[in-house]
Amino acid sequence: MSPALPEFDRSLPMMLLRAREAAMARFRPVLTDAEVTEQQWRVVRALADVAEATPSELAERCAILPPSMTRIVRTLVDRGFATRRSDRNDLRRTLLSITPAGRELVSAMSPQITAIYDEFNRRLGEPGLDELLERLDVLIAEPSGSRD
Amino acid sequence: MSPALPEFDRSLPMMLLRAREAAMARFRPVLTDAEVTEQQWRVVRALADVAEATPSELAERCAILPPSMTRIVRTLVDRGFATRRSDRNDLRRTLLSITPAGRELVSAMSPQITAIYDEFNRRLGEPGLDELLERLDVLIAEPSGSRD
DNA sequence: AGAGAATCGTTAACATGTGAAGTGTTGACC
DNA sequence: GGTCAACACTTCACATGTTAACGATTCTCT
Repeated sequence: MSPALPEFDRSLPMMLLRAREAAMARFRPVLTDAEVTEQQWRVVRALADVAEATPSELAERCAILPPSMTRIVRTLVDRGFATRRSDRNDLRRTLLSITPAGRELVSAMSPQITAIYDEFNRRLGEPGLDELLERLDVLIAEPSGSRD
Repeated sequence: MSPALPEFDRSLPMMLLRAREAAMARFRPVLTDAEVTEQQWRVVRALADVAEATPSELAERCAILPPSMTRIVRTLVDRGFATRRSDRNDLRRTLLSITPAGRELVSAMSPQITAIYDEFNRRLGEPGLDELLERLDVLIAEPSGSRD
C-alpha cells in the first residue's frame, strides 16, 4: 500500500502557517492603524537597527524576495520612511537608510508591539518560548545532511 | 526610556516565517515538478480527505482567505482536479469534490512528500516534533484571556 | 585590454494575500 | 408575506510571493 501522507491538519507546514497567522492576527490591528503593511514594517524595523543597508541585505534579514523588496523600498522612499543613495565604490549597489520620519514610526508603534510580544511571552512562558525558538532553529538551520 | 523592541531577527513572527520558508523550500521542488502551487496542493490535499466540501470549509482548513479560494477553485476545476455543484438545499453554497485526476495527483506526489516529512522527523526527533507542534498549538489556540 | 561569468537591482507575468464592497440567497422578525 | 439582517461566495483594488529574464556594473581570467 502506498505510504499514507501525514495528517494534513497537523502537518508541519500547516501548523507553522496557522501559528504565524495566529501571531500576526494580534499585530495586524496595530499595523493597520499605522497604515503600514506587515512587510513594510519589517523593512523599517530592520533599517532602524543599522546605519545603512542594501536591498539584498534587507531581503535576507526580512525574508522578503528581491522583487518584492524593490517594490517595498519604492513605497517606503515615496512615503518618506527611507532614503536611498548609490554606492560610489560599486554602482550596482544601493544603500538605504531610515529617515527621522521612519524612526518616529518605529517609536510610535513600539509600545503596542512590545505589549503583544509580552502577551506571547506570558502565554508560552519564557522557557517555553525559548524552547520553541530552538526547535524552529533546527528547521531553519541548513540540513547539511548531504555529503560535502 | 521607551521599552526596547525584542530582537528583530529572533522575534516570534520572523522565526515562524523563516521556519516555514525553510520547510517549504524542501517541498517546493516537488510541487514545481507537479506543476501545482503550494495553495493548490493544500486544497487538493484537503479535498482528498472528504466526500464534499464548501469553499468556506476549505478556506478554514487550508488557512486560505475566501477571495483566494475563489480563484484557486476556479483553477482546480479548469485543470480537472475538482468538480463543483450547488447545494439544492441552500443555493448560496457550493459543494466541491476531488476528481479521479485529483486523486492521481495526490497519489503520484505522496511518496516524495512523505519522504520529506520523514526527513523533518529525523531532524527534530519524534518527541521533538511533538513538542514543537504542542507549542504551536498554544499560539493557535484562542487567547480567550478576555472577559466573556 | 577584453571576452565572458558573476552580481545587483529591476521588470515582467502570473498567483496569492488582504480589506472593502457587491450579488444572490436564506433566515428572522414584525 | 414583506422587510431587513445575516450568510456564502464573488469581485475589485492594491500589495506581496514566485519564477524567469533583463540591463548595468563588476569581477575573473587570459
